[in-house]
Amino acid sequence: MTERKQRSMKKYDHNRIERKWQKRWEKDKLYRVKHTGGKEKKYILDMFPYPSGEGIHVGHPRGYIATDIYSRYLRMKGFNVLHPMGWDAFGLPAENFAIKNKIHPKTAVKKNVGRYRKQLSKLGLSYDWDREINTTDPEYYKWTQWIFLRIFKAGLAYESHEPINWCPSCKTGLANEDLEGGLCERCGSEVEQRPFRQWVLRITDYAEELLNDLDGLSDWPESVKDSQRNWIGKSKGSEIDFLLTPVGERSKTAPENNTEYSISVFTTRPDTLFGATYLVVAPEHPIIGEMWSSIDNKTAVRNYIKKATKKTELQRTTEEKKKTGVEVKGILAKNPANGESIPVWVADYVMMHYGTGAIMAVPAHDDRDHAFAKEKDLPIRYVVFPKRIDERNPPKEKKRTIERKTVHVIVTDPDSGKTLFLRWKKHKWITFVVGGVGENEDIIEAAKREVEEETGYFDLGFKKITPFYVEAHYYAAHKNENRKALTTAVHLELKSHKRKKIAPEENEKHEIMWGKLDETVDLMTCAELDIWTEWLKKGDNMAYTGSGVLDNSGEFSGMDNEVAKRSINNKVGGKIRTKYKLKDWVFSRQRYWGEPIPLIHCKKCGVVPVPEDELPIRLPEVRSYEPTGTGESPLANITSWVKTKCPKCNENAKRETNTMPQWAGSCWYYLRYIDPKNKKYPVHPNKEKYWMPVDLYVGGIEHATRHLIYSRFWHKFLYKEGVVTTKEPFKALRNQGLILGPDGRKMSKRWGNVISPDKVVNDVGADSMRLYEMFMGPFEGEVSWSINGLMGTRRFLERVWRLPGKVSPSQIRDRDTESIIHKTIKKVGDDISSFSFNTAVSSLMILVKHMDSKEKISKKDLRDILTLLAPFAPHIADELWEGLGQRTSIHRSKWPAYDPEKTLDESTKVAIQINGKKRGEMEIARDSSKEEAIKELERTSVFSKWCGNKRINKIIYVPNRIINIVL
RNA sequence: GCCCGGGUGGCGGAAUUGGUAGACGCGCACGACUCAAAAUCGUGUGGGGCAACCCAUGAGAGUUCGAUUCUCUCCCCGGGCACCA
Repeated sequence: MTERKQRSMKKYDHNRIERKWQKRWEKDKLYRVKHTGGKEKKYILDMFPYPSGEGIHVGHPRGYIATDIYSRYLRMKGFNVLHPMGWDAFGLPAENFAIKNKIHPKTAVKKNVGRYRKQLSKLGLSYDWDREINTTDPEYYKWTQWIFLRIFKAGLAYESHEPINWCPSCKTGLANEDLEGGLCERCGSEVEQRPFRQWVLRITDYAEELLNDLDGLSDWPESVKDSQRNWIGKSKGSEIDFLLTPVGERSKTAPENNTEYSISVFTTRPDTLFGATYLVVAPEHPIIGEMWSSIDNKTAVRNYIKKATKKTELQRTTEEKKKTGVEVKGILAKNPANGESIPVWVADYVMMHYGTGAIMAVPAHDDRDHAFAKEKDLPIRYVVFPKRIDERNPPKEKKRTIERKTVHVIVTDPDSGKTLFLRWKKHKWITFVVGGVGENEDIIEAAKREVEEETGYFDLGFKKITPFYVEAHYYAAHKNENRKALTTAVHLELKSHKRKKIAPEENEKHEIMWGKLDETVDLMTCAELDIWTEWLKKGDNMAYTGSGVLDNSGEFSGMDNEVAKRSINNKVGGKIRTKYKLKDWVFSRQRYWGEPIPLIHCKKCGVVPVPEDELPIRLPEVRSYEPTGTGESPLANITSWVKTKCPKCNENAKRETNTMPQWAGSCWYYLRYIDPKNKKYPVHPNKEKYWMPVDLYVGGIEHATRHLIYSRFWHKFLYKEGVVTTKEPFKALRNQGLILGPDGRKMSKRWGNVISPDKVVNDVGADSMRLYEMFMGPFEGEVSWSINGLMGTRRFLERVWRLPGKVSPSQIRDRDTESIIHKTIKKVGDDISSFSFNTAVSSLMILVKHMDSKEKISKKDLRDILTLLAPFAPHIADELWEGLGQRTSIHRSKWPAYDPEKTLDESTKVAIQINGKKRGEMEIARDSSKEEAIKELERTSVFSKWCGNKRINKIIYVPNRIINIVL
């Protein structure tokens, strides 16, 4: 036996092979990358992990495996690939872990990082470990502080004493983004609003840019961009001033209190101003205090405000949707549009932190105002009316338009649940009972009259009537004129089936039809139908929030509501404003384990930045670092550290003792990988220019609105500062899906379903695991771990392992092998590029199975197969590659080229369809013409069977796919 | 409530974007090897029917010679936001 044959007969010992190659790659520095000219660059980045105490489970490296395959592929395609890894280790989890285990966070992080690195390196990931970074390393956070100073100097960091989200358990302030449904995202505690001193970053200054530039990110998942848009929450509207006048008993007795105030409200619907029937202010609104002396019902107002402000944000938004509020008696507001006096209410459905903290309530056109008005029995006035154009019967130009009042009657039968329709004989229409309303006629009476006239039913009970009309436009052919119908709908109920005789001419026009509403809707001719169905569903509790035509709005009546937005705003002197849901970023934490904020508080000079050459401001070594809960960081107790001199006046001063949030370090780490050891710059400009932007960024979807907004924000700032040359940091983004436990649940200690990669690697090898994780399903989807599935990819590699035994030097490629190899080269390359790893693996399996079915294969065949496999299963590929006598690693070889001609077969199977149904197939030459195909077709038995003596209408031929005979 | 995704065999999933539905893997069944089992290899595998055929991509309609793919209505699942004026 030859040496090679002996080898191939050996068992596939993954442990030996993987250890061997990991060592060799490290020794050869195979994955080190340099900033070299000539080659085109690619920057492939993973979201770096937060090394927790638990180590990783098999779900974590899913993304790392994908980027590794992608990077290896690109290297083989001749790109210069930057593919680094590092650690995000500041922040609460590490600190809480340290407190719990009574060790110093620094020690804990060191230990956890060591464990993570070991676990990851066993997977054969091709990182350039010379570029490893750690956010807790002073050499790294020096530059985090440096960037903060730039932000501070640019006026984008400010101190705030406003109440912020405070987690009583973590004992620190939190940003809005750190909450999950009003709870602390880390520990689940209910968050309180506490007025502690905080540092806040003006991310809202960048709201517009952060929003607009999303449009340019064409290679980001739409869902992530949507979340960010939603989070930024831009809305355009007007700020309109209302005059508040004291009118109550008190103002009569004490006229010195008769001061008028003006209050500004924010609305996106200035077109509905004439429908504003009351005004609502948030419980925290300062106007209450300012006008306190004019208020008649002080006790009620005080009590309400007390109760409302005591509720947490969570209670206010989720506890009960039922709206509460109290009228502020003694004060009236003046509607600037019509001069009408309207009441003022205080209610907690209005939030102080959005808009102006006060709204004009338009119950007719806003769902929330509507609910409140119903609750408190406040007037509802409709001012925007839906407009519909009958598409089947549109108005004609140059015809006169006649306005009519009409009614649509929806009659239901409570016994059968069916609805009454008319089927029109001449036009084949189906409608409700419809008819005109006389000049002075009551609409409900008109409705009853029409039903009786047209159908004979007269024993009718009134259910409800639409509180608004629909303006419908159509052409009335019989009168040769256009109609503008102001239509109201009335809902009547049948009390009995008794009918009167109806006039014969009515009988000629249409017949009665009872049907289920939702089944009949599709057949109906009715321009107003969508409104009526919504109204029937919601009952008369309906605010109309859509567009339409104004009425009851003075000189604006008849105007389109979109046009009216501007006109009414101008009339009342409103200011066009843009509002965002995004809030400024609460950037300080009252905890130990974070980057110290490099500022100094001087009694004389105020807040003074630490001079750049004094960076980094190191975290002091301490024994006790537990949070204080007083709103002060534990650093405040370390007097030796706090005490310093003011850099400006050299007087005694104090250091800022708050630290930065966990997200700070990850805002710019992708820049540091490019130039990790630079002492002069965060990143050298030349290197930044070469490597940025990141070409592909892969990580979990959970970072959609935090890390990815924060880092875009910092990046945009650094762009303005001239530190970076791109407006956006990440060109393409992919999110890996979760890997669930074998039981279909999220992997967690609690369920005991955590699969450790260490064990998998030990049992079946990293190559099998890598292959399996890519094969198990689409990259972005959720999938359960399956041992059997894993064994399937292991069996596949064992099949590959046996292939060298079939290599025969004299063998040349046969035609179908040639074709399948070229097909696979194309497919695997395309699939890696599009992140369709599951189908890439599948095509490799098909190829290997094909080769395995052959008696002998050529050396070149095997070399090609191994090259295609190399990015997925790098260890076994290099081992077999070496076995073929190759001296340099397979990972330095080139990705094979394919010949498009050779990916095609000589003949193809074409399906024969009769009237679109498959009835058989035939094999014909590839790219046969229609004539050739038909000639072949006529010879088939399928043809004679189905088309023997029938007339053929048409033959549709799709080359290489189908031929369809239409009889 | 609003905004995104999704619904395909027993399971994970394919399907050249309107052209032979179910690739590949798991599972299952049968067979080979074995004293036997495991492992391995091979064959089969959407459902119904002896068969010709019929039925099948959440449900219903529509467009089309032809629909998993396009359009409308509805149902269900997952995710994000949520009294944001």
